[in-house]
Order: sequence, then structure tokens, then C-alpha cells
Amino acid sequence: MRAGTGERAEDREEPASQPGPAGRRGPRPAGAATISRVAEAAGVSRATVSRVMNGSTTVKPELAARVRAAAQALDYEPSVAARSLALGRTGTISLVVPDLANPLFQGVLRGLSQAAGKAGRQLLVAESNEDAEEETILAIEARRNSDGIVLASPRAPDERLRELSDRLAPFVLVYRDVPGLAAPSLSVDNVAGINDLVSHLTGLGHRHLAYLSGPDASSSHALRLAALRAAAAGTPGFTLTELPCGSMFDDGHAAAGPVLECGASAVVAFNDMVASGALTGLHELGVRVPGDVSVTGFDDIPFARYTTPPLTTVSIPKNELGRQAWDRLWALMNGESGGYNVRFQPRLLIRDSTGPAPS
Amino acid sequence: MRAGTGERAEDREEPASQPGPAGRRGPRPAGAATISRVAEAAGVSRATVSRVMNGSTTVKPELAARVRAAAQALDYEPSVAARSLALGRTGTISLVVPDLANPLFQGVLRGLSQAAGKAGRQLLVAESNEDAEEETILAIEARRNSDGIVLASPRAPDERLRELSDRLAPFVLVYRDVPGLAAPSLSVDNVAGINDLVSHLTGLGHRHLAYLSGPDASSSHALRLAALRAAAAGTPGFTLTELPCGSMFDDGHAAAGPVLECGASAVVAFNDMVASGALTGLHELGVRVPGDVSVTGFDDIPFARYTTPPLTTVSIPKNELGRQAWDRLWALMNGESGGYNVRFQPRLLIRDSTGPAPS
DNA sequence: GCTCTGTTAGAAACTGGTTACTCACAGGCC
DNA sequence: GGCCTGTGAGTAACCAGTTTCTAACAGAGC
Repeated sequence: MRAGTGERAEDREEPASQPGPAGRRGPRPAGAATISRVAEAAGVSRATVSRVMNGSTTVKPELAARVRAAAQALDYEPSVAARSLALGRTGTISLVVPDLANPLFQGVLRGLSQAAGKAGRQLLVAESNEDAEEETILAIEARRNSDGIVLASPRAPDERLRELSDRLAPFVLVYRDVPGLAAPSLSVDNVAGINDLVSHLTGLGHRHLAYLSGPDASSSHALRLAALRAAAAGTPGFTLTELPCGSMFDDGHAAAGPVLECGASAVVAFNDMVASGALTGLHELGVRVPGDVSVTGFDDIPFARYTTPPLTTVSIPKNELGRQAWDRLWALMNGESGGYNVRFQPRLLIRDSTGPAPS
Repeated sequence: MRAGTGERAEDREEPASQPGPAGRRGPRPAGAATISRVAEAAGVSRATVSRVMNGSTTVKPELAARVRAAAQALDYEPSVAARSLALGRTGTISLVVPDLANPLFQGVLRGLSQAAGKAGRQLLVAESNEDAEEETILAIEARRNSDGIVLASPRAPDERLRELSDRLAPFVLVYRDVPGLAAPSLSVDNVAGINDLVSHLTGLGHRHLAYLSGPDASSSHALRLAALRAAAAGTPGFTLTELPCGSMFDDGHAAAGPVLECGASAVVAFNDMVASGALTGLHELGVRVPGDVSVTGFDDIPFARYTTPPLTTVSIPKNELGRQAWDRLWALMNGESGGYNVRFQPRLLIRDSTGPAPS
């Protein structure tokens, strides 16, 4: 059943460009105008078009007007890719965070987004899903697509970050301080925050604290825990109970039972989400806050002031971290030094979830 | 907003003094390896290196190994810009939202980020600061830097979006449905959500509702208000009081007084943030919820379940919107159709902030 | 032994901008 | 009038990849 002889020859003709099926092959976004077309339409060279588009003053007003008219008429938009290639920069910076659902990182995201936006820069965002390995892989990938990177990496080992700082530069680290890192870091003084919390609580007569632990791998958690242990060790007659927990609402909610069992009169939660979960859990168990138990958070998320009762917590300048991260990155991108590392001092916000220890 | 509030410089050693003033002039990111250097080192042509890097099978294994070794030795990383130019695509997509502080958009951001990440695509994010004009300007700008865009634009006029759909394509609209738009839209059935809420409340005997209005320009607000008015008009003996409010915690908090004055037995808040602000405000005024007044929200933000009392609200699939937006965009980028518009049906979540109307 | 065919890899032409260099021309000065 | 200078615009060489086209070569078939 071979039909050999009757082969149709029709499809041999010039496969001419078919505007139909969307760009399977060519790099042709459409009939998009290029600088050459504009140049041709305006009767000038590509160089002149480029000059006009970039506001160079060395073009006669009359010619410039002609070029602009041609560009307008053709709906010309310069190719970002070509521009990046020629200039060696993309006009984009990156932010990599572990978890976009966490208000802590949302704050940095906003601050950075606004600062970068004001400077006409685009922002690339990647989420590492709380995975130490991902944090660095995504950072490298994101950095390749941009001119600089802001990284929140609570899990990657110090050493790994030091190794990477070259490849990532210009590079700013946030919410963490890695000794010997060749990049500026913007961090929060966790120890000071915990100490403020502890003195507030001991001042109210509390002698038995429960700490609702954050995720094991979190560097903030490690610092807060260490500060807590140090405080406990330095205060005679003081008991610290460490309760495994987590970083989300549900974790705190689930920890209410254990808190009650351990007999602490105050709970220091890893963060505000945990604290507010605990608040709800305790409420369900009929425990009065702060009558029976005091509760504190950390971070001062927007919501912390609307829990019942409003949460005593430690406030950290989330947006400010983002804004300053931009400033640092900008400086680095201009070949300046990134300046000194900064450790933001948190501020204790006493609201209504803490009160005198029951006698 | 002083940057200075509690920051302390650490005197660490000079961070990262780059080799010389960074790229003031040249497009030279450093001594970065290019494809030509790799080719030279491996003793092959650039074409061959390109083939190896892209996994083409038409290169002899032995040669390929040599190329890979050379690339490794030189720390070669292909230039994203050059690649984008040659291929005509960037490997990046964009998301533009009005407000990154809003959990509604955070949900889409996460869903989209994860879906795009899984497909190896980068995500560009821009925030339009609740400004109708910005929404479209940023959208165009973001689109130029990427291969497609997901846009949440509650404020731009319908007409403006229709005009733009060509320039933005591939383009997916979320949280909104614009008649005649040449792009798929993923929206939420606001009317159904409001109706669910209203029947729930009338079923509990409520006859006088207060609506805490969202921002005037918000299209969601307009739809919710219209649905509410329609419901009121269709139910004899039913009163609707519209109270100007906003979209944030504080707005709801401030609205507690007016709610009390107007004598409504139930309040329908524009969203969960407003509702939870109102909850706190009412609590402060000694009003019992739901004993004296019932309160409902909209959106089901993560926090809604941890208010006191937990908030009755309407749940919408925020992350799912982001995921599906990716699917649509992906289809469009491959020249397929974007499929039908989808209107997600919200789900009523009855928690403890609503109860029988007081008699 | 010669042609045909299939596989590999190189040459060169793209992608769309920017910019150093050059040159033509006009005006000022001697 | 000739020379010098400054301005405006074009030429062409980049930027760093991808891809089409072509050619060399080896093995199969006659």
C-alpha cells in the first residue's frame, strides 16, 4: 500500500514566515518595532535614535522631534534584553526570602520594593520554602538575573554564605549577621529584644517562663533561645521551660496545652504568630491572659495590636530593613563601600497580654 | 520615620572592598567568563559550547566532557541578557499588585511564585500603591521586563484595561472580570459571597446590617456593595446602613463607634482586616460579639481564625488564584488559548463572630 | 573504488541595543 | 581667505549568546 508515486509536492514551496501560530521558533515577539525600523522611518542612524531615547543633548531638537514622532508612530519600545546586554546591567535587583507568608519578610519586601521602585528598578522575588539548600541555590539563580541581591537566609550555614558572597556581590544580608562575611548585613538585636522581654516579665514578678521554640534551623530562634538561657542562668530562682513549637499560628495554638501543664506563669513565644495562636488556644482552655498567664511575642506584626488582648511584643523595623537594604545595595552597585553592618535595636511594646504574676 | 531610631554601627572590618571601582563604565561584571573563553579553553567553537550547555545530543560525549570541564574550571555562567536577546524571551514573568501588605495579594504572590518557581521561571513583582494610574504604567513597565504578566488591578477603568490587553499579552487578570477583555480573568464571585453572608445573617434573625465600606475605587468593594443593596432591596423590613470605612485594621477599629450608633445588629465588613479591627474596637466599647452585635469579614486571611471570637467570613482561594494564573499564563505563552474565564465560588465559613440577633 | 548518507562541528549571521571614534560642516579669529 | 575649534550625526565595533547553513569525514551499499 505504498503511495510513493503520488507524493504531494505542494508543501515544498518556500515556508515563508507564517504570522499565524504564535512564535514557536523565532525570537519575534510580534512585529515589534526595533531601533533599526525607527531609524529608518526617521531617516537617521541607529545611534541617533539611541541618543534621543536616552535623552542625550547632542541631537538637534528638530531631529530629536522627528525621531520621537517615528518612535511614537511605530509604538517603539526598546528591547530590555538588548539594552541589558549592551549596558551590562539589567535594571533589576533580587530578593530571596524563606517564606512569603511571613510578615517579617513581607515587611522587607515592601520596603525594598518601594525603595527600588522609586529608583526605577525592578524587583525579582524568590521564595526558598524554608530550605537551607534552596536558599543559596535560588540566591545564585536570582542574582544571575539581576544586578544585586538582598538575601534573607536564616538557615544556610555561615560558611556557605561566606563562600558565596563573591558570586552574589553586590549582596546585602538581612535578619542575620555572619561573622567575616564580605557583605553588609542588616540585623536585629535578638539578644537585646529578649532581654527587654525578660526584664519586663521579671519586673512583673514572673519566675517561671515557657519558651515556645521556633524552627530548629532558624538562626533567629537560636539567638533568642541562647539569650533566654543566659538570662535564666543569670537569675537565681528562675525557671525556663523550653517547649517545641514552630513559627505559625497553628503551632502556637497547639502549644497551649503544654504551656498550661508546665505551670509557667508567662510564655515567651518565638514570634507574634505563635503568640497569637497561643492566645487563642489558652482562651479556649479557659485560661485568662494576662490574669493567669502572660504572653509575649516578637516582631510586632501588623496584627499584634488586634489580638485579644493586644499583644506585648518586641517591635522591629521590618520596612526600614528593606529600605536600608536598598540603600546599601545601591551603594555597592556604584562601587562604593556597603558601609558598616547595622544591628537594629528592637523596641519593647507593652500592651495588654502581660501583667503581674499570679500570687 | 527616622532611620536612626535605635541602630548601632558595629565596627567590623571594611566589608567587601571590590577590586577597583565597580563597573562605572564597562559592561564588565568582573573577569566573568564568556562563552568565547570557554570555547577557546576547550578548543572548540562557540556553537559547540552553546550546544553542550543546552544539552544538545549532537555533540560527541568526549568533546562535551571537555567543554563541561572548561566551563567548570572557568566558573562559566551563561549571560542571561545575551540569552534573552538571542532567544527572544527572558524566563521571567511579572506580577503587579496594588498593595503587598494585603494578604489577598500575598496569597496570589505565593501561589504564583511557587508555580513559576517549579517551572524554573523567575518572578518580577511590582506594587502600584493603590493608584489607578500606576497600576497600568507599572504593568507595562513590568511586562517589558518579562514574558508575561499577572495583574491585579482593582482600580484602573475597564476601558483602560481593554486598551492595554494587547500590549500586555500574554496577560492574566486576577480578582476582577472585565467584560470584553482579550485576556483570561480569574475572579471571585463577590455577589455569591455577599449573598451567603446575608442569608446566614438573616437566618439568624438580623434585620439591620451595617456595611463597613472598602475604598471607593475598589472594584471588589463596588460589587460587594451592589450585592448588599440588592439583597436589602429584595427583603422587606430589611435595613442597610453604609458606613464609610477603608481596607485596613485601623479603619475597622475606628468604625466601631459609628457601628454602635447606627443600631445595626450585624456588621458586614469589607474584608477581614476591617472586621478584625472592628472586633477590637467593639470589644473596647464593651460590646459583646456576637451577643450584642454579629460581625463578618471577607477573604478569610490566615489571621481570621485567631481573632476573638474567630471570625465568620467568606473564604476565597487566594493561593489557588496564583497557581491557576500561572497555568493560564503558561498556556498563553505557548500560543494556546488562555481558556475560559473562571469565577471562583467563595465558601462561607461560620465561626464564632456571628450569632442570633438580640431580641 | 566510488557514491550516497548521516553525523559532527565550525563559520557566520543573526538577536537589538550602546558608544568610541570619526568626519563633515559651520562659525570665529587672525 | 585660511586655520582652528566645536557641534552634530554617522560608522562600525562591541555586548554574549543561538541557530542556520555548510563542510568535512566516516561508514554503508553497490
